[in-house]
Amino acid sequence: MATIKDVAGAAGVSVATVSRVLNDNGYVHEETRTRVIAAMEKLNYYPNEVARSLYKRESRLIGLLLPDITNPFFPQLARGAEDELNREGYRLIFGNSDEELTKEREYLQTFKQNHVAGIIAATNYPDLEEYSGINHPVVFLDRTHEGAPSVTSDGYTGGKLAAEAIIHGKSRRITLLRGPVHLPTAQDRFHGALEVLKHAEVDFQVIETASFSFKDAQSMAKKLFATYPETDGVIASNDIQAAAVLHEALRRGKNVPDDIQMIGYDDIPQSELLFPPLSTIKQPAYDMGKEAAKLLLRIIKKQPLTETAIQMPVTYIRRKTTRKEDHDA
Amino acid sequence: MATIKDVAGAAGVSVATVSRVLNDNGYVHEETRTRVIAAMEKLNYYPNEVARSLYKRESRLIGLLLPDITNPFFPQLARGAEDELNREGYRLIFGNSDEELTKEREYLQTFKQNHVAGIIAATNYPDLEEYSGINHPVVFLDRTHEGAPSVTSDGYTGGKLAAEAIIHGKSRRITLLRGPVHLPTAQDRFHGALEVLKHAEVDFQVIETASFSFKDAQSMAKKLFATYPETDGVIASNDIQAAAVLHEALRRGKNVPDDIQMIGYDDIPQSELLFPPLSTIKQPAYDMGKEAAKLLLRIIKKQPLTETAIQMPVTYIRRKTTRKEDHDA
DNA sequence: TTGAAAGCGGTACCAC
DNA sequence: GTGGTACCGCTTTCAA
Repeated sequence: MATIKDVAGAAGVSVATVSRVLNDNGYVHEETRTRVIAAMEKLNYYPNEVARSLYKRESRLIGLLLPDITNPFFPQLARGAEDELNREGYRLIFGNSDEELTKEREYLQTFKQNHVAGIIAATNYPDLEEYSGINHPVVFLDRTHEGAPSVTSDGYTGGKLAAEAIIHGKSRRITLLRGPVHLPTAQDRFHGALEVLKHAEVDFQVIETASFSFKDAQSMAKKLFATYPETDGVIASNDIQAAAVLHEALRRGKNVPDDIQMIGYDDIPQSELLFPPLSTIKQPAYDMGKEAAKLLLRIIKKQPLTETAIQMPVTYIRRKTTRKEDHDA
Repeated sequence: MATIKDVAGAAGVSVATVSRVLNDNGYVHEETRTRVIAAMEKLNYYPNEVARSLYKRESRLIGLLLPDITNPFFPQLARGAEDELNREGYRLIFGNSDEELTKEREYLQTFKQNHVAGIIAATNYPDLEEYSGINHPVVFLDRTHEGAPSVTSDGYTGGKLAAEAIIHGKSRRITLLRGPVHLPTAQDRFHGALEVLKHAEVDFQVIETASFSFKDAQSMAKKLFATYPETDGVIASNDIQAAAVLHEALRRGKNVPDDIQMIGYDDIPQSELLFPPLSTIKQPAYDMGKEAAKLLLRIIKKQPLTETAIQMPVTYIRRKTTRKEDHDA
């Protein structure tokens, strides 16, 4: 691996000059520049990022903290962030926290130790002192924290849209699944849906659900139909849950959406693979990742910020598990 | 951020001594050690990884190159690798190549510039000179390259298992989907299945498929049923494809698996969410990632290698799109 | 058992 | 325009 010294030697100049052409700052004679560039190419030189980071006290690395990349909602977020960051030459150090405090702390620690330029955190612990006491820019993703920069989507409206879709499709005995109580995102959509149901002329009941895992959702679905066999509409807390409910409904020989409607939340890529394809509320995951990256980049470059808490719109995706909107309703 | 100098000052020793207790090498008096440790704690000191990497010419970072984290097969691989690497204190720099040469080169470049300790590459271009001319350890994942270290799964056997499952379930007019010709993994399973079909007393035909995308798979599925309406068994090249075929079959009012069987490949997490749950050949993705990490770690530590091209077993997962094996067959 | 000092590969200030 | 050099924070000889 050639170093800046090798290049300087080959070009017959000092390292300072090489550094100048490298960073394109300061004066350097056109002819010298040519010689230096030739030397760089001949030696196949590229600068050592580690040395750079040491001096600058800042690397071209961004820390990305996710709960679990294995959860189908997150790859999109990651992709969106990565694509945007790459355009500016930043790379990702990436970690899954599993929502465990210890892991989260460990990752934050290594992010700092590697002098990341910034952090994007989809965390459940935004109030950790590690965040407040940090001197790296942080953007929260899919979570908010007081005045801190963040990118989220409008869960309350999303919940309302979901409930409205089910009601317009004329379900009259609706089951609303409340997601994990400790997840603000789940509670936002829950409250949005609740609000609509309360003011509609329908029967409805709420089922508490502890987790988003498919396994738990499966047993929950069984219980749902056992307890409320007359349910003709289900508002799920996310798409995985909706899939489990869909499963159980089909297994029981129900016709979807004629006998029972259901709607998910998130619009993970798999939702359209289900049969029938799942109606759902789409969070623009890829764009959320992208926006978070953009926001972070602006903060890193100390550009003026117009808005610091970005909320993205959600949309109702009607596929085949809800009935056509009935305008006479 | 406290530096080693601050600690040295606070403990009344030189930086050399602090370094010694930090790395637990060389002689240091028990009492001195205690003093130094106390100082580190008081100052909340943790070493600057960048400075370390510069001197050592090696960081605690591992480059992970994936085609696309958004493809549901890869998050598992990533997770497996990460979990294993973490146990040894390594972190991941992570990039999606989209199977584009340029992106792949760019990532490899930054991996080197950041002095990664090693690279795990799920690449389609293992013969790139960037790999042969590299002085970082590389483990290929889901791909092989001559004698290079790699972790794959046994695709040929997988293909055979898939075909056998369909045949044992008594399909007699089988359609075999050939995956993208440029993907060795897809061709392995294809040839395995082909081998079995050739020696069985069944009718079968092959359909070429250009990509793994759901959209392409959808139109392919329509064509399949239009061209071969009498097909009573489909061997897909992966689960996404199988999902598309399943969709189309159900849309046409076919009963699965009574009228037609189908089997996928990979066992992505979503396959059991389908209705009916998809029978498939499982690649142990998480374990493959884990093995790749283990292998890489061994290479990094210059430990003796027993095997350098690890092939993991695949298994037939019978769910509801294949019929019970018929032992009279 | 400890410290001084030379690097690791860059950047940027200051002189010339 | 260009070069000399101190410095980023750490590790590792070498000498004491």
